[in-house]
Amino acid sequence: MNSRPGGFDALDRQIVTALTANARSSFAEIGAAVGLSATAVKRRVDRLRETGVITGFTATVKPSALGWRTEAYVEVYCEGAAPPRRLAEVVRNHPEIAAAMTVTGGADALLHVRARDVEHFEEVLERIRVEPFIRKTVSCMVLSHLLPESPEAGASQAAPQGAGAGSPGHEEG
Amino acid sequence: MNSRPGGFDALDRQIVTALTANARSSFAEIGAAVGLSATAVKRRVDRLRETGVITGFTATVKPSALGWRTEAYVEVYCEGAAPPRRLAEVVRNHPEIAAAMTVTGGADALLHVRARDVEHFEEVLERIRVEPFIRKTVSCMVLSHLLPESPEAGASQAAPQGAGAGSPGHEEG
DNA sequence: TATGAAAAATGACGTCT
DNA sequence: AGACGTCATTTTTCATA
Repeated sequence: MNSRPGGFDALDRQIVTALTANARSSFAEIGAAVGLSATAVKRRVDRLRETGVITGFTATVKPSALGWRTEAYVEVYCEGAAPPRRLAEVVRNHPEIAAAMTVTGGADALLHVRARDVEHFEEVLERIRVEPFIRKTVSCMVLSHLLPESPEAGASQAAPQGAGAGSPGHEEG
Repeated sequence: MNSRPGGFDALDRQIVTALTANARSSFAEIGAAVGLSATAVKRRVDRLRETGVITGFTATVKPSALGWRTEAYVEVYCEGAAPPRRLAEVVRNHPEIAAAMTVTGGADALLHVRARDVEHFEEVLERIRVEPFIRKTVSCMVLSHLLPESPEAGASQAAPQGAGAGSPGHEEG
């Protein structure tokens, strides 16, 4: 029923660009920029959302303001062949994992982890390494960002909340 | 300029959470959710933007819908000490770089690159490696995602063209 | 917190191709 | 049929108090 599943023309692209730059601009503003009426822009935006091109609108937040000040990338090495299915399941159980993907190279998967602080990160790491099929992990902490940060989810729940859920009772060098 | 301790309370956190979930929700809607009037919410949002907690609003787009189907992480090794300032400058000149940060470990920086296809990625890589202070790069291509993808911007500008529209020139002018 | 004017969003209807 | 534009109505924003 939806015409062409790939019908994505230059106008749509301009609209997406405008909304990516500022998700709160009005349809009239966008229309002025791309040469359409506000109504026409709205119709296209509605369609772009229905067809899944635009998946949502979010505020970009300085994560440190939310109390998430520690970030790392973790290479995961599995025993034998990496079972993506199983890995995906594990990954979903840890809200601190903002992104996870299988990759080429020595490692089987790469995780993007956000935590409140180093202790919290250590706890996440320990939780992950409990999985029997994970042979080893190699972490690389993010020191500073060279580009303005995009959301990358993960911090959506936003509750620094002191040490409540954070401090594990056990530590390890 | 950092969020003053105490200048960011539970209400602010709820507001930020709401805006992260949907950047286009009205102040009244947010107010209903957090227990404030629309006016009060607006004042807080204005302040959150002024203080840099909220850095902007953007549309989240499914990159594959835009025709960006290749993704990789690139470790950058620099000559001598890595000059973050210089690196940041370089990074900003390549729209395909969705994220970039300095990291611990052997590499000096980690880049998150999005490209249309492998050829486009190779071209980006060559562009980056032209920089004299970059000694070597180690890439790791993303094979598949284990979590629903988050925005991570990057596709904001360029035009991938040809996500499947078939015949161009029709549409309108 | 409330009020009211201005701006935006939304839906209906008509035109063009 | 599909896509656009104009207009009317409702909702939201925003500067008053």
